[in-house]
Amino acid sequence: METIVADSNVDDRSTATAQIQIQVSGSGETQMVTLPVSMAHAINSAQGQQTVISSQQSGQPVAQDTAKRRELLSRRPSYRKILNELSGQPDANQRVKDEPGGSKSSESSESDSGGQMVTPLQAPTIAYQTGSGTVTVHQSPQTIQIPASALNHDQHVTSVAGLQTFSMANALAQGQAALVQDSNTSGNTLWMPGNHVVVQGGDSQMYQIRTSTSSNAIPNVVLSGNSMQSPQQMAEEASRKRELRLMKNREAAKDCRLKKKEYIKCLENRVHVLETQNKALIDELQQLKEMYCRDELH
DNA sequence: ACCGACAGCCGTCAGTTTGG
DNA sequence: CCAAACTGACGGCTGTCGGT
Repeated sequence: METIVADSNVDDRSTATAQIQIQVSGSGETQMVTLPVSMAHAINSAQGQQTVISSQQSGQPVAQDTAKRRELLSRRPSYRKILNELSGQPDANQRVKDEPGGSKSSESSESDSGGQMVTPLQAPTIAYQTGSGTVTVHQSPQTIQIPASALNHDQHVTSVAGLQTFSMANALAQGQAALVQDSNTSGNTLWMPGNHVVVQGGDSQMYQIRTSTSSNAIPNVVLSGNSMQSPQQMAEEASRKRELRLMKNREAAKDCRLKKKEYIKCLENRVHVLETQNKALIDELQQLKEMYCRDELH
């Protein structure tokens, strides 16, 4: 069995991938499988083979090799998709729609057959302090939504015509800062500390942030959503947008790494199962051979 | 104790894929 | 088509381990 490292220049040294050629018992058919280098090493050493680390293995020029590699990599479906396919589950995003309280992140467990069983976690609910007490916030997979009805109970809110619900882009713990986004007017986002409440007055396009603990409802910040902005406001807006983007990307990167880990774990399970099956088939073949030899002698 | 190698995790950027 | 989501790549930081 030959092992060719398809990409030795990848992140997280331990997660470098290698392509290994597997011969299917019986049929003689071969298959290329992409595995982490560490796993390829393990398999090869078990087979008494050496792992060949070479990007020039194919004899192609490096640039061409890189382009080809890029093409291969770019065509690979996302870990989410792969895992969904392996586990026979509907698309995670679809599941989110079907199950309002469902969670999409890192919810899988190992299956018994090397596949991946994805078991949904209980959607967390977060107690959020408002001026009138605690509002329970239900966290959807990607956002946290504060029900408008709950906000209406805030005694500080006097004019809430057309009050919308807001989505928070990160998990909100009491006392932490939260990024708040109006789910109905995309792009209007702002930071607020965890002990503040954001409200919006219907058609005024004005946000008000109020302290949740103070009984004297003094707005801390009033942000305007209209288009009359000074250069400084525009710069602040750009900065806010950048912060939002970075924060979302940070979360996405974490999510992606979790998915990658699950994917690798899933492949490791698969390797384990296939090795076991292969061993069983070899044993069976051996027994049949022995039986055949015995019969031949008689 | 110090040093270097290594592994793991994280944030960020840039490019790609996906879903509406 | 476009915005959002996803992911490879890169660099930085930290902890562990073995050698000196």
